[in-house]
Amino acid sequence: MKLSKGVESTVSDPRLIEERRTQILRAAIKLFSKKGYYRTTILDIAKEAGISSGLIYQYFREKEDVLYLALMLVLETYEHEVPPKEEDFNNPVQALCASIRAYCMVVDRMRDATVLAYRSTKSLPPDRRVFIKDGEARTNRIIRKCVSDCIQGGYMREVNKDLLVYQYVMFCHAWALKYWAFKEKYSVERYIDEGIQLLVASFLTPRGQRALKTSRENNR
Amino acid sequence: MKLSKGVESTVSDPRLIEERRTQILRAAIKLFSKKGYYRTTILDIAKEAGISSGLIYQYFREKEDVLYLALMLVLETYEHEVPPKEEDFNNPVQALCASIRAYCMVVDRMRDATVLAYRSTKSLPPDRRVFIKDGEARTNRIIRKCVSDCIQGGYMREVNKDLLVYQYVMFCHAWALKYWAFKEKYSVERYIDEGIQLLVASFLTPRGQRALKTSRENNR
Amino acid sequence: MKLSKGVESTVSDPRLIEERRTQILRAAIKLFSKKGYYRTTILDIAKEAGISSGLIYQYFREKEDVLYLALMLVLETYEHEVPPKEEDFNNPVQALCASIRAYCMVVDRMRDATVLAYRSTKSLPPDRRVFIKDGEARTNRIIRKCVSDCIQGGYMREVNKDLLVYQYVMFCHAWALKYWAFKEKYSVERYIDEGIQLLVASFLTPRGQRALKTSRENNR
Amino acid sequence: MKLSKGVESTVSDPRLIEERRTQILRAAIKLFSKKGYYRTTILDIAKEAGISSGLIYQYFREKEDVLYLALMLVLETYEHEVPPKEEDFNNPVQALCASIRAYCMVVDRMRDATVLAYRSTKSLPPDRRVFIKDGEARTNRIIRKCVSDCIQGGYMREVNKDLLVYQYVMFCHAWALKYWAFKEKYSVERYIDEGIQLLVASFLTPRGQRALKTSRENNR
DNA sequence: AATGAATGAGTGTTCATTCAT
DNA sequence: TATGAATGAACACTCATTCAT
Repeated sequence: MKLSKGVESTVSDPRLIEERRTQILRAAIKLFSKKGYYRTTILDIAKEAGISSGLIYQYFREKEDVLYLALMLVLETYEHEVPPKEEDFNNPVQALCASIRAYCMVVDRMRDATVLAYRSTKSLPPDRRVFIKDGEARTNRIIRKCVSDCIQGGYMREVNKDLLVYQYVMFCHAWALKYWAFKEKYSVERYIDEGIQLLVASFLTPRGQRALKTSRENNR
Repeated sequence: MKLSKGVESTVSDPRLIEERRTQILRAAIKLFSKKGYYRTTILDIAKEAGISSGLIYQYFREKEDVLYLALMLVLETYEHEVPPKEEDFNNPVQALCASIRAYCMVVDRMRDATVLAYRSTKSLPPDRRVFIKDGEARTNRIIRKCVSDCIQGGYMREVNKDLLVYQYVMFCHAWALKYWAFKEKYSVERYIDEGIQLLVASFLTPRGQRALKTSRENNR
Repeated sequence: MKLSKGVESTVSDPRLIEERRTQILRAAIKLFSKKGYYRTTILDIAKEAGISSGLIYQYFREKEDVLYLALMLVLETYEHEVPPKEEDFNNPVQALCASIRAYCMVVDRMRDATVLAYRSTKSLPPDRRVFIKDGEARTNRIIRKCVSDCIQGGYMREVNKDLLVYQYVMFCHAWALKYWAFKEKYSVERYIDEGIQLLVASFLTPRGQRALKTSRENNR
Repeated sequence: MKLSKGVESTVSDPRLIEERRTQILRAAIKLFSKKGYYRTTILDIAKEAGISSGLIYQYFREKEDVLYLALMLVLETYEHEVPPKEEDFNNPVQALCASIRAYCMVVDRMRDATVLAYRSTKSLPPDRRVFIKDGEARTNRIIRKCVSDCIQGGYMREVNKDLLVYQYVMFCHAWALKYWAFKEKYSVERYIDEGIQLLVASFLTPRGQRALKTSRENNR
C-alpha cells in the first residue's frame, strides 16, 4: 500500500518514507482510537512510535495529514481483505457470505479504528473527506458485486440492491459501533452466523438456500 | 424534558435553568454538529446563543457538560418521537412501521445531530457514556417491543430479535450517517418505504403481509 | 493617537483598548529595540507589560501586529513633535532649524526605537510596509514645507529640494543609527548646532544668514 | 579576501574553505537580503548554494557566523571599491567625487545587502558588532581622507569634517535605504550628480569649484 | 443574574544543530 | 568531505475557565 496520496514528505528515500509512515500511523491509529484525534498530541504519537516529535513533520505536513492517512490505511485494509478469494467459495452466495464474514473479521480486528473512521472523518476538510468516501465506496462495490452475482445467478430474490448492500455494510460496522451492546451476547463468529441467517438467507431463492447450505458445510 | 441529570448550576430558579440550558444547548447542538465538539469554542456557543461566555458557566460546570446534555437532548428527542401513537396504526406491523418511519424522520430532521452522537460520545468520560448508551437503549427498546408484538401476534417469522432490532436502528441512523450516498438516489420517504419493503416485509408471515398492506393504504 | 489602524481587538471598550495597547506597545518597543523583533517573545512582552501572554492576543491578532503598531507609534511621535510651533520662530529659517532640532530630539529620546524602525520594517508584509512609508513621508513633508518656505522667502539658495530634505532626515536619523560613533564626540545639542551650521547655514542666502542668527539668539 | 576572521571550520584545506564559504555566503546574502536573517533557514541557504545543510556546519560553527561573515563580505566589498584609483582623478575634489560615486555604485549593486547591514547588525552579539563597525569605519576613513585632502589643498572650506563625512556616507547609504522614494525620480547617475552638486560643490572654495568642473569634463 | 476582561496551561509547528553513514 | 535523517528546545497562539464588576 502506498501511503502517499497527496501528502508530502521532506524525506527523499521512498522506502524510508513508507517504513516511517507506517510506524507513525500505527501509533496514531492506536492513540486516535483510544483517546480520539483531538486528545492525542503529536508528542503522544511520537512517544508511542518511539521517535521524536519533530520527525513526524518530516513525513507529514501537519497533524491532519496523519489523521487522513490513518483513515486511508484503515479503508485500504478493508479493501484488501473484504474481496472473496476464489478458493473460499464455489457459488455467489458463498462469495457474498465470505465477504461479509471477512468484513466483520477486519472490523473486529480493527474495532477501534472503525469507530475512529466514524468519529473523525468530519475532522477533515471536505476535499479530503471525498477521498475517504471514495475509499468506503470501493469496499461497498465489492459487496455490491457479490449481491449482483447472487441475483443474476438466480440465488437471490430481486431486492433493492443499494439498500441491501448498505444494510450489509452497516451490519459489519455495527459490530464495532455497537460492540458495547453485542459483546455480552455474541462472539464475532456467532454474530456473523446469525447475521447471515437473518440478512442473507431471508432473501435467497430456494436455489440460493441450497447454495448457502453447501457453503456452510465447506466452511467447517 | 428536564435537562439536569447530574449537571449542576449556580443559578437557583429552576424555570430559568431550564430556559437558559435549552437556549445554550440548541446553540451548542447546531455548532457541534457543524464544526465538531473540539472545533467549537465556548465563545462560539455563547455568541450563537446571544449571551456572554461567562453565563454558560453558571448553567454548566464545564464544556463537557454541554456536550453531555446536548447528546442527552438528542436522545430524548428520539425517545419522544419514536414510540408509535395509538391513532397511527391498528396492528403491530403498522406500529413497527410507524416507529421506523418516525425514527427516520427525526433522524432526518436532526441529521447533523445524529452524526454528532456517533462522533462525540467517545469524547465523554466512560461514566457519562453509560447514560448515553442507556438513552439509546431506551429507544431501541421501543422498536424491540414493536418487533416482539409482531412476532407474538404471528405477524412476523421467528427471527433473531436482537439483531433485527439493531438492523432497524442502523437503518434509521444510516440515513444520517450515509446521507452523502443516499441523498442522490432517495428522498426520506422513498428511503423509508423501500427500507420497510426490504427489512420488514421480508420477515412477515402471510398474515403480516396483509397487515402491512392495510397499513400502507391508511398512511396515504 | 488612535492605535487602531487595521488591527482588530476582541475587547469592546475603546478606552481600555487604547490603554492596554499603549501599555503593551511601550513594553514591546523597549524589548524590540533592545533584543530585536525575533528575539523578543510574546511572553517577554507580557512580562514587561505586567500582564499575561494571552491578554496580548485580545488586543492584537498576532505578533506582527504588535510590531506594526509599535512602528506606527514611533512614526506618529515624530509626526507629532517635528512640526515647528508658531511661538518657536519668527522666520522660515528658524522654523526649519526648529524642526530639525525637534526631530533630532525625538530621535534622541527614542534612539532605540528609531533604529528599530530601520531594522524591522522589512519584517512586515509589503502592504503594511506601505503604511510605514506613508508615515515617514508625512514627517518628511513637514521638513519639506520648511525648506520650501525658506527658498520662496529668499532665505535659501535654489537647491535640489528633494535631496536636501532627505539629507536633513538622514542627519536626524543618523544620530540614532551612528550613535556609537557620535556619542564620543558630541552631545545631541552640539550635534544639532554643528549640523545646522553645516547643512543649513551653507545653503542660506545673506538674508537667510541674518535670519538664522536671530534665531539662535532667541533659542538661548 | 580571507573569510576566516574568527570563524572556525572542521575542514582543513584552506582553498576549499575559501571556495565553499564564498559559495555559501553568496547564497546567504541573497536570501538574508530578500527575506531577512530570521526568516532564512539554514536549509534555504543550503538549497540555494546547492549543497546539503550539514555541510554548512563544516564551514561555519553556527548560523550567526554565516551572518557575521556575510556582513563582513559586504563591508569588504565597500572597502575594496570605494578608494579612488589614481587614474580616476587629478585633484582631491575629483578623488572625493570618485569615492562618493564609487560608493553609491556599490551600494546600488548591492542594494539589498546594504539594507541587510542596517537590519541585521544588531542580531549579532556585541563583540562581533565591533568588527562590523570597524569595517564601516575603515570605509569612512577613506572618504575622510578625501575630505581632508580637499580642505588641506584649499579646495574646500573649513567645515566640520566628521559630520560632513557621515553626511556623505549617509547619502550613499540612503540610495539603498530610501530607494523606494528615490527610484521614481532618479537614476543612480543623476542621484550621484545632484548629490555632488548639493553636498560637495556647496562646500568648495572657488579653487575647488574649478577643480570640480575639470573633473566633470573628464568623467564624460 | 449577567458580563467580558484576564489568566495560563497546553499544543502544533519550526528549525538550528548533530551525527551515523 | 558530504549527506540528510533525526533530535528537541523554543515559541506563537488558542481557549476553557475564573472573577471582579
